[in-house]
Amino acid sequence: MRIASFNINGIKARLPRLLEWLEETRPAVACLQEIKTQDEGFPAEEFAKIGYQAIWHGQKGFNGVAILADGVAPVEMQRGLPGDELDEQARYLEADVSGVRICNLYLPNGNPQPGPKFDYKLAWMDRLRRRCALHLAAEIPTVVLGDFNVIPEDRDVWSVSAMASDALMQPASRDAYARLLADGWTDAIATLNPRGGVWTFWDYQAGAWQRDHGFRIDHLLLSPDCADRMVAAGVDKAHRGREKASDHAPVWVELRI
DNA sequence: ATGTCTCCGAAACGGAGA
Repeated sequence: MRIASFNINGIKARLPRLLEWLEETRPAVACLQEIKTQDEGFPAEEFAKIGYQAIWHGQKGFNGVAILADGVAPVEMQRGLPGDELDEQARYLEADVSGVRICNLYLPNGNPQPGPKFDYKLAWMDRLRRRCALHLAAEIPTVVLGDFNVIPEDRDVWSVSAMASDALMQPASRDAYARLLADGWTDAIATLNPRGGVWTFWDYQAGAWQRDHGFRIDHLLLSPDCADRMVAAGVDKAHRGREKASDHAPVWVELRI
């Protein structure tokens, strides 16, 4: 069972590339971030035509997440991250698919830091940790995945100095990510690539893709039972190099059923 | 290299966000 995550940077602009990726790689579950559309604009029929059922949580212009499943309907368990009634940003969607709890997230970027956006990011990470801890306590087979906007370690970025002041690799961001992992989650790609050097994002600017100036911010976290069932994990890097590509590449993990 | 891409509103571009 392959479970994937893809920050598509606009579902309207990306639809042909997204459908192409789904048909070529055929993940059982595909979690999308930055759909950047209201609920009414979500192209559910286009996915139905190729056999995927979907749930989505949209927002005008920004953010927005969706969960697609091959041949089955995702059973929605949570819409929006709990813990702040005033937070209206569409960044979290949770569903059960074939006995696995899928927690799809688009974590706040947090730039510029310091500032209110960075404070929001750290508060959001605290709320995420609390939500995820419920699943661990209940021993629900769970995958927490998406665009975390956190570069976990120096080995996860092409240049530490170039990114030193960025919210994505501040000590506070990294500490919050490390605390989450320490609760019992396994970072799939990090576990299989302990020496680092794996990127999931390349900026559109300054020839970052051509120079391989990237970093790893899209993550797949596995509960203990899912970690035991991990067969492989990786990045669909070639899709970043296509025409009209997203600035992120898809990431995926394969679990033994 | 203030470099690029996507969205929106009202517009044939500029601002915001990343």
